[in-house]
Amino acid sequence: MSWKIGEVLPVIKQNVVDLIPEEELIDKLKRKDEIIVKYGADPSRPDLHLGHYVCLKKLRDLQDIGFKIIFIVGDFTAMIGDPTGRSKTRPRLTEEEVRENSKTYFEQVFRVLDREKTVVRYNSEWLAKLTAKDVIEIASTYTVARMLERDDFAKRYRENIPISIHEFLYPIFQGYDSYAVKADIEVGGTDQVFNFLVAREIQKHFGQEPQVILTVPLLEGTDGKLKMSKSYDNYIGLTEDPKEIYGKVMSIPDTLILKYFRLVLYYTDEQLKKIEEHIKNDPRGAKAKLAYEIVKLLYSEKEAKEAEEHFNRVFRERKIPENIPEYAVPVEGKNIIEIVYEAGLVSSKSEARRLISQKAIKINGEPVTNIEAKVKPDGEKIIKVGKRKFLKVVSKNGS
RNA sequence: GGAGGGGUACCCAAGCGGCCAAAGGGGCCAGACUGUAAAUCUGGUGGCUCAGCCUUCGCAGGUUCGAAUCCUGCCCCCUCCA
Repeated sequence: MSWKIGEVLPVIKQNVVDLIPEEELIDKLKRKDEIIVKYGADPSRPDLHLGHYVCLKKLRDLQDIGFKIIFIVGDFTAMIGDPTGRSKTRPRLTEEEVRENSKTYFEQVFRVLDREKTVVRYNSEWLAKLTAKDVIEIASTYTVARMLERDDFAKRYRENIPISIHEFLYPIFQGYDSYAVKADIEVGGTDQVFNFLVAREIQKHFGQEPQVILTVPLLEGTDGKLKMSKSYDNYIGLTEDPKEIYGKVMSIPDTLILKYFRLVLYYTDEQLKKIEEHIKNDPRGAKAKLAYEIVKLLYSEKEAKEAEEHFNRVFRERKIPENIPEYAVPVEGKNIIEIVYEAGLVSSKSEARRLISQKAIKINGEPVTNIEAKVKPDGEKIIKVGKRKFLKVVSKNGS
């Protein structure tokens, strides 16, 4: 196979921040029939979100060009915990946790990648076999001073926040992964540049041609400030309920709308111009379109429509949604606090009391004022907690 | 190994014998408002059989009528010296 550089390069470079160094990539394309692309995933967080999607989409592009994608599950390195961007040492995972987490992983990954064309490897395959002697050799390729160039390490060191020795091993082992799979290209978020550069050193140390680094932008989460991450609780999960996805997209700040269109939906510059115009005239409408398109991307047109209708109904028109979970109450009635607590709408009974005092719990639109209030399953009764939680009261014996 | 500083709620951080379920900020939740789960304003934010009670200030003991605050031991972190 030979590559038509003029055709392939623009695809590779779309939505990419760094391509280091581009000349090496062109050189590889000229010389090599098989281009190996490495992507490493940390199974400590099995729920993938839109931030991962940006990366996976890039991998899919490369896969479609004909590059070979090697998907590395960092089951071994997960026991260290990636210190990237962290202000404190991560808790290390046990082997069982890692195994458990990787299970749910692929179902999500292969919504984007072609399962048939993706090679999956676990880095314990080679890392677990290393001897202490091997580790010393690998570790000797990098110095403490260079490790401390990494801005998160530098920051922690400057601020007297602990850094464990094993955290220095993370970039090194990740680099060794690149050597183990003979990576030509490694793809990841911009926060991975340091690790990817270490990999180049390690490959060179072992006499291998260094990989080319390709980074995609980090997507800010729903808070609009921090990168999307489960630990910041600002993420939109790929397998979340369509209604949740739609709602979460609607909650991003307006300033992020355009970026989402570009990075998640891959809109062209021309299309983006139109969106820009749309945002100016009707920001809410532009965001609604974004939410719709993202649900459509992850599910289908049908779910997107349903999610949109649900959102408009519940939040714009303030009506009750169509499908509400039911809760059975005995005919003699039951205390309102117990109902919302047992139905899982609040995390404690104290919280329920607080919400009642804030007029946040309503029955058929009427705020509950009495803590002692009993709810009987007569007639149509809908309990609403806050803005988005609903419960339909039904009789315990079924009626 | 020596000397000093420190561990407080989801996070940061005050408090240093009773008025401490613990200031302040962030986050989160709610109410009002609206363009929406945006922005802004206001309130709330350990639990419970809730005018009271129970559990929480690194862990385990102790002093005291009373401890986040004082004492002892242990664990952990940081700085400087070696």
